[in-house]
Amino acid sequence: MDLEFRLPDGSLRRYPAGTPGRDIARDLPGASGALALLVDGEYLDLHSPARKGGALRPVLPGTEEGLEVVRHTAAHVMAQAVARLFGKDAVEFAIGPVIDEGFYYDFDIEHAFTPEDLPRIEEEMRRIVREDLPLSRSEVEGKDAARARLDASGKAEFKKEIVRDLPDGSVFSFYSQGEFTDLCRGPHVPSTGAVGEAFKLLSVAGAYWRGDEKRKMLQRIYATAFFRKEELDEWVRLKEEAKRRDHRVLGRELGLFKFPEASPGAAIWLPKGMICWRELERVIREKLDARGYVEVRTPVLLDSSVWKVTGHMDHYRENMYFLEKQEDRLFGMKPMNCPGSAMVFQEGLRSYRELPLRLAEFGLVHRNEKSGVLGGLTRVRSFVQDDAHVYCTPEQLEDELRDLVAFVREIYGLFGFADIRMYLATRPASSTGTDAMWRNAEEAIGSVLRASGAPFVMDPGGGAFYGPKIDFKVLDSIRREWQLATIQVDFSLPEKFDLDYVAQDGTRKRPVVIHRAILGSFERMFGILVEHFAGAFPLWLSPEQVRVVPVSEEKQADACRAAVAALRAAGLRASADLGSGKMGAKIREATIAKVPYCLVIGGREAESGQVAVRRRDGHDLGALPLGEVVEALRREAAERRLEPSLGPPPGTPLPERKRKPQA
RNA sequence: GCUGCAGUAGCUCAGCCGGUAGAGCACGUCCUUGGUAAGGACGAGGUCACGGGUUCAAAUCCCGUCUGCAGCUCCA
Repeated sequence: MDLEFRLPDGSLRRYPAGTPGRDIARDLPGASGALALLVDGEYLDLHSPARKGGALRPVLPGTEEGLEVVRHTAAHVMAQAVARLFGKDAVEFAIGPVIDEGFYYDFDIEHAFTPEDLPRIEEEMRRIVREDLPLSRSEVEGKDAARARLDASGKAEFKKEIVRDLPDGSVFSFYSQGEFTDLCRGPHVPSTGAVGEAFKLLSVAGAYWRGDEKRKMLQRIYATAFFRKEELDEWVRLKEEAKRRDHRVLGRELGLFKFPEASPGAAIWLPKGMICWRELERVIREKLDARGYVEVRTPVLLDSSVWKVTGHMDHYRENMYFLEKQEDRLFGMKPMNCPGSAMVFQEGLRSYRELPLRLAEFGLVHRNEKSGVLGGLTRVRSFVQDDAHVYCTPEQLEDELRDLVAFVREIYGLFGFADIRMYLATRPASSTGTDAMWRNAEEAIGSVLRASGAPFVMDPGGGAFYGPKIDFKVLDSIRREWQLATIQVDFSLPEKFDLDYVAQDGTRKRPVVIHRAILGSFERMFGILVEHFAGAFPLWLSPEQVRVVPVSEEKQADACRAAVAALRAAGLRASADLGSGKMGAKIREATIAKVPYCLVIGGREAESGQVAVRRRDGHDLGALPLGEVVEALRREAAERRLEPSLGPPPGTPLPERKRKPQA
C-alpha cells in the first residue's frame, strides 16, 4: 500500500508503507542535513518506517523541532556515558525525556551522583559525540517480545513497567548507538555526532519513579543542549540573570523582608518592605472602591464545626493548623476566607436589591504546606490574600465573571504584565457538590472565557474541591510564568451555609458565590514583583523615592533639607544624606539601594534653586528647577507610571565614559 | 513529607588531615569638605544553627534535631 505525502510546495509524493524516513528524506528537496521529518506534525525520524502519509517537511538543524530531537538523543548519550563510567550493570534506566529547557534522565543507581560527577559524565558524552556513533532502530511486536528483548539486555524493571502499561499489540522500538540500547519511541538524530557539543549537565536531583511519592526515588540528572555554543552561553546568561533577581537575595539586600528561622514559611516585613505592601494595598483599595466592593475583616480562628460545614475537615485537613483543644472546643486557623465571608452574608435578611454583594477582605490565612515546598515569598504558610467573595444571582454570574476578568487585567497592567494566560480548571477527584452544580459552573466560566476573545487553556481536574476556577498566569520581564489570580465559582458554599436572599417574587433564593484573589497573595505577588523589576521598582512602589545628596554637606545642608521638605509636601518619600563622606560614595549607596532619583545639590544649585537630577540607571540629567522636578515626580508617582518621566527612555545607553555597573 | 547538599561576624566567604576563630564589605568614632558608583586611620562585633557522642582536646569526626538550597510531589 502506498502512502501519499504532501510537500510544503504542494506537490505530492508516494512511497510504499514502511519506507524508512532516511529514504524519504534523501529525495526531499531542501532536506539535506535533516535531523528528522515531520508528517502531519508528528515526528518521523530517519530510522523509522513511514506508517502514514500527510503533510511532509524536514526537521532542520537550528529549528525548535530539531532541537527537541537533538535533546532527546543527548539524553541517550548521557545515559550511555553513565553506563560506561559506572558500569552497565550498576545502573538501571528509567526515562529520559525532553523538557522545556533541556532534558533529563532518571537513573536507579547505588552510587549517589555528586556535582563532581557531572564534568566526568560530560567528558564521556563528548567522547561519544566525537565517536559519531550511528543510531539504529529495531522494532518488535507485542509485549512479550518487548519483555524478552529487555530481559536479554539485563535488569530493566522500569522499562518493563512502561511496556506493561502500553496497549497490547503495540510495536515497541529500540534505539541503539554503539554498545548502548534503549527502549524508546524516538525520534532521534542520525548519529551521535549530530548532538554536537553545545550541551551542559546542570544538576542532580531526586525524582520519584512516575512522580509518585510512594514509589522508588531515582536520581535525575538535568541537562540542556543547543545547536550552537553561543545559544548555550546565552541560555546560561539568562539563568544567571534570573539568579541575580532572586527575591530572597534582593529582599535582604534592600532591607524589604526576612525569614525568621523560628517560623518557617512566614516572612518578617521590614519597614521598607511594608511601604511596598501599603502601596499595593492602597491601589487595590482604590480599585475596589471604584468597582463597588465593600471591605470586611473576619476571624483567623474558627471552631472546627465551621470547617465541618465547609468540607475543609474532609478535604483540606492536612493543610490546616488546629489549636490544642481548650474548654472542649477545637479551633482551626483559616486557610481560606470564605466561611467568614459567608457569615457576613448571613448578617440580616438579604434582598435581591443588594446583589451582587461584593465583599472584599485582606484576609490572613495559614496553610500547613509540606516543609519541602516552602521557598521565599512565593510559597509560604502564612499569607494575606487580596480576597473577595461576590454573591450574586445565577443570572448575574456571567456579568460578574466578565467584570472580574477585566479587573484582573487592569491590576496586572499596573505592573506591566502584558502576557496574561488563562486556564479553566475543572472538577478534581476529591470534591463536594452535585454533578449539575459543577456542570453549570464550568459552563458559565467557559462561556465568559470564550466571549472574552482571549485564548485560554483547559486544566482538567485542576479545580478547587468546591468549584471550578479560572487561573491566571503571567509572564514576567524575563519571561518566566507565574500563577497569580484565581477566580472560582462556588455553588456549594451557599448550600452549606444555607445562604439565601428574598427574590423579586418574595421567595427565598440561593445566591451563587465567586471567590477571587487578584494579587493572589501579597507575599507571592511581592516576591514576583521584586524579581520582575529586579528590585528597581517603579517610582510609586519604591520604598525610598528620592535621595538628596549635597556636594558639600556643611555648605548645602539647609538647601538639602528644604528640597526634602518640598518633596515630602508633594507626598514623595524623600530623605537627605547629610552624613560625612564624599558625594560619589553617597550616590553609589543610593544607586545600590535602587532609589529611583538622586538629587544632587552643590553651590551652583543651592544658589539658583535648582537640583541636579541623577537616575538610578546612571543617567545624569543636569540641573533643573526644584519646583519642576517635584511636580514631575509627584505626577509620575501619582499616575503609577512604570517608566521615569525625566530624562531619556530607560535602556538608553549611557555616554561613553560612564559605563559602570548600574542598578 | 521524600532524595541530595549546606549552616562560621549584619552580608559574602576562608579556616584542608582535630590543638578553643580570620578576611573583604557593612557598622561606629575621628580626620577629610568633596561635582555624579567606593578618601583615610582606628575600633567594636562570633556559645562556629541546636542537642548529644568520640577524644586529653571538636568549628573541624560521628549521631539526632532545626533551618535553608536544588529537585520530586503539591499549591495563592
